[in-house]
Amino acid sequence: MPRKKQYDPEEALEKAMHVFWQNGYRSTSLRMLEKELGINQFSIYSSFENKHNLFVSVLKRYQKFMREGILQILITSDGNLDDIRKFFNAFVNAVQSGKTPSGCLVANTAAEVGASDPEIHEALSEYFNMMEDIFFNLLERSQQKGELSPDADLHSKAKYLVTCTEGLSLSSKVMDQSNLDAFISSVMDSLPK
Amino acid sequence: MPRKKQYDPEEALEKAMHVFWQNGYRSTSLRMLEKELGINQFSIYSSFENKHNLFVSVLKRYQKFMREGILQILITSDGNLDDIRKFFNAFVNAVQSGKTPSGCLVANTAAEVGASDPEIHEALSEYFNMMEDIFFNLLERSQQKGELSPDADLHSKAKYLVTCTEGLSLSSKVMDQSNLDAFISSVMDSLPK
DNA sequence: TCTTAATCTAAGCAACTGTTTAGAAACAAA
DNA sequence: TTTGTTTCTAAACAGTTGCTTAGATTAAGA
Repeated sequence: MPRKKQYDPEEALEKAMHVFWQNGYRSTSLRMLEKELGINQFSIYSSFENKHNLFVSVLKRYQKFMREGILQILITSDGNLDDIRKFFNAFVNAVQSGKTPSGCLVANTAAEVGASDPEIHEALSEYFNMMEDIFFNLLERSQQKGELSPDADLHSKAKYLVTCTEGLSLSSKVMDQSNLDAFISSVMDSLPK
Repeated sequence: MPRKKQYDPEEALEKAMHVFWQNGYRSTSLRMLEKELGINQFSIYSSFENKHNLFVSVLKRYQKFMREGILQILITSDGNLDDIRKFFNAFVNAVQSGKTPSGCLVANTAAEVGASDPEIHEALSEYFNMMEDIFFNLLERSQQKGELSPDADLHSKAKYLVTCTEGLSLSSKVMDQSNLDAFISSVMDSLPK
């Protein structure tokens, strides 16, 4: 009986992700979303309830987007520590080339919203945990290979690398390439060989 | 002949800094500023021209505020590397205790505005340079004392510490204390003794 | 006391904010 | 073809945005 949707909610969500990514949570308006998604505000509300809910969904979608994208460098690594450098370089390159000039959506949201919104904070926390797991698994493989010192505290180092990644997201927007290279080299040197 | 100002522009600027710090650039409205500074919008405009100019002035004021505040731990250090840890801990503590829950205004602005606004970007860049100088001077003193390895690349390490500080500002809003301690310890371990 | 220039208050501007609503349009079972 | 349910369009809602303006107020020199 009912009328069929003229759009794919999953597609709409991915488009919304890019709009929020570019403009931030508060500065993204429903008129912008309406235009960019090509669907009416009413439809946005009927699919996602409200702006806040839509954004929480976007954060989860972003996590998937990253896991299936640039993070594959780390996820599929066989434990070669240089893959961490490759990841950092790919990240910086994506920002500075203009491909993803806004850096990391999670870093931006942490700066903008932080802990002031519990649901958003929870989504950020989940992303951080995912990143920590990814780094931890890589470091563990590296340790098994013997490339990384056997007495290294992998959990501690994984947390360390998460914050380094977020710092890199910020700095990529301010520093130039050579300064970022200095940072990346220092991080690589800091891993206990 | 002319009427005297009923407010001190310098005082108003410092109040404005705190409003922007808490709410971010775009989410701070002139009505909020009017209320918090206790002066009329007209007066804000006659003293600072417009919101954008006011914010650029605020960023410069923030730099001074930090230099005369928490950064004194680094500036007055005699080269003891543990002062870096003290600074990181003081920073994290200020965020998590609710004293400055918004972390670093420059980090937040880098995330929000980044390179999209040349004048703001310039102010962020200046702040980064100041931070780099402060770290460099401390490392240099440390090297002279013999605490830091004589063949360490101080410029590179100073840049590294700047990005670590910005990463810490973000992570303090998402991670809990123990995770942040792991980060700080890793950073301290990474300095070439 | 008058003049002159800057400051103040308070209202107003058009554009935009998130959200809602009334009514038309589309689908498929009856 | 009618019916019932959902989706669509497009307008409207009240509140907020950055910024401007008209007119009253304050100061000190002439």
